[in-house]
Amino acid sequence: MSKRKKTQENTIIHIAEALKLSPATISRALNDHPYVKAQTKKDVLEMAAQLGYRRNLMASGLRNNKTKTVGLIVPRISMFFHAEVITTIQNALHQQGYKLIICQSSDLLELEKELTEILYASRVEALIVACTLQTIDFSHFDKVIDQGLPVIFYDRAPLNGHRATMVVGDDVHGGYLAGKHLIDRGCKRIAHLSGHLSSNLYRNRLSGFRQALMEAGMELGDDQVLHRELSAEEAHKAMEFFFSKEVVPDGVFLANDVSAIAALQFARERGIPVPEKLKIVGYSNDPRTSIISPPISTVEQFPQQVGLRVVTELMALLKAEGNIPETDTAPIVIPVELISRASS
Amino acid sequence: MSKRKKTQENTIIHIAEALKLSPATISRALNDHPYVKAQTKKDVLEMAAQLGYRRNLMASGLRNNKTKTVGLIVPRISMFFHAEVITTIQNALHQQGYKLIICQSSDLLELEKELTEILYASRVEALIVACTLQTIDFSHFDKVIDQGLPVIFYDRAPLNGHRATMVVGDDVHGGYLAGKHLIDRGCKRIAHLSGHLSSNLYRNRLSGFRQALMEAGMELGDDQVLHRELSAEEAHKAMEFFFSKEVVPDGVFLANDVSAIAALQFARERGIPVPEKLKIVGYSNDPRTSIISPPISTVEQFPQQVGLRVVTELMALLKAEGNIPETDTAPIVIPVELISRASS
DNA sequence: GCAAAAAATGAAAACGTTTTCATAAATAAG
DNA sequence: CTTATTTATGAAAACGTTTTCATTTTTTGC
Repeated sequence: MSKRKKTQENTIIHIAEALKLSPATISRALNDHPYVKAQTKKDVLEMAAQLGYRRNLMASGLRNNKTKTVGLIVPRISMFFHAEVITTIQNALHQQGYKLIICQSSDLLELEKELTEILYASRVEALIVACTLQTIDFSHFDKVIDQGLPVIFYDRAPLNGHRATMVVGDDVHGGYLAGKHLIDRGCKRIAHLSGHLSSNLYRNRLSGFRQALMEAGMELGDDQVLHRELSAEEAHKAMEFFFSKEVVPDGVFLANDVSAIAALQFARERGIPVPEKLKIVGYSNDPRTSIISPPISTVEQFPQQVGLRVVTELMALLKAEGNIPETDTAPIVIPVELISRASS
Repeated sequence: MSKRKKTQENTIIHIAEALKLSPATISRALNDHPYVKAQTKKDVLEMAAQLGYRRNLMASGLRNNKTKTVGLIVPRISMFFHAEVITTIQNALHQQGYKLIICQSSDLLELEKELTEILYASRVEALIVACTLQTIDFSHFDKVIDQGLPVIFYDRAPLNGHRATMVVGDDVHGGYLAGKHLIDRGCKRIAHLSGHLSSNLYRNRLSGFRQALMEAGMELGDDQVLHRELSAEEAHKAMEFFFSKEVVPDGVFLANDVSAIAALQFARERGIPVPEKLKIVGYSNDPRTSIISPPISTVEQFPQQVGLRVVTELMALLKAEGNIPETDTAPIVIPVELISRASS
């Protein structure tokens, strides 16, 4: 390993010396300040390029108290929906000159609290959060909001409104579409595996689903709905429950795709033909739903649109400079669409 | 929206005033400098906590010319293997007080070049790269390495060695395992869908695969190997090609899981029973391989281990402070394992 | 051609931390 | 009890940028 050292950086002062101008003028030129002659700007830009000048973000950040960094807390980035949202957010923020620090809570409340603290301490200028499924109490976010940190929730958001901006999918309509679809396909008895109602996602999906059934004059009995952690194992057990009854369902709406896949596997094991004897609808349009056989109908949530909207809102908040809302605001709702496939 | 402003931050100077000490001592206490009395340290820490002090990273970064930020360029974060690696890297770096900026090249060479420039300009202290499949010329990385920026490649890396550190899976052995496994299962004629040989991944997987066949005294004819972009569409076409021949294969090794899935779907369409008439092995242990029916045998690459090793190497490089290696170094190889499933 | 206004530039302070150098206090050696 | 040594603290400069205020230069209106 050689001892070659990093080349010495050129600063604004070097440009100033080279052009016999003051650092102040250079700074203004680089920031496209109106009070600097067009020719001067041109000279400065040229010289900057020639010297390979890179603005020192630490210096400018220190001066105007900006980190140009946004924090993001997400259950896990490997979930397809989140990966897409994050990608979009990342790209959009980059265009605006912002960096994104991505943290994963692994759906653990305690870790989410800790990460909130850490990101706050890291001086992110805003926080984007898809919270854990156990997050009912939002006081750890209230704390940083009180300190003037803008927070935006997406996907998983506080149930009863919040001062923070929220960008969510239209889960009510998604649930409705799923229900309506199964009814249209001739299902007479539809079961629903939902998550815990502490989450806005599952509460809303259930509510839309229920409405679809009501409109069709169908009952939704207590034994037709289960609330479980939406893992493959739990979904399998839930299916066992539904099929342990006198009257078994001919359609099932699962509140996420992991459990829809598990439901399909359950049907395979039991030799229940899908879609002939059992129709299945999932939620999120996970890529796996399209490669399994039969491919599973599901609800598309348009993650890119969610991401873009989050960034739009974020930029607006950042412009508002620490003026935090006092009152709760209504969530911003992104439309969803049902994707009909062979499972129904 | 109220006009509530951010609360004014406490600085090292406020602590100094509160304790009637100098800012210098406070700084030293906070950095656990040996030349400060234990009692003083304790007082400072307490007062810092009491005042809710947060170190200003821009100020300290400016002073000692550190950003505590690492850049990462990856084809896309939604690929399972990469998502896992990134997660691990992110967590490990966080523990070391480093931030991670994640950028996606979408497997586009031009974008990769641009991102390299941008991250360099953003003053990241190091760069972690899984390059695009078209990256043959590494001069855009050489440029920043020459500037003293440590670069670590993982997974996809320069073919012929490089000054930069490389952490790669044992693709040769992975290919060998896949070939051996198919032979052990009784395959007599095994086809291989590979990517372009410009990538270390596919070159090595092919080489290991070929070795397994050789050891078994089997030929690998030219019409048994195709080099294609490993998308579902191309894989499908490749399978059509293999099955358009007089002698059709009874086993196929696909160099990634996307194409293995496509191969399975091809077999379904043609009514070729898997694994009876055709055995399939993929690569990467994508979660989809385990839910498709039959589940597909594949090669596990242990993304967490790759990620951890990357961070270990990275920290070592950062300690070395811009002393960049003059000579090429051998890649660090992470072992792989074959996962045997019903497709073979 | 001159005053007034506008445009362009410069000087210097400030952001919050770290660190060098100097100095003071405490301890050890004689 | 000195003197030398170690330990602990402080003063001040430095990091590179931005911005306020002051000043100079240019333009405009008459």
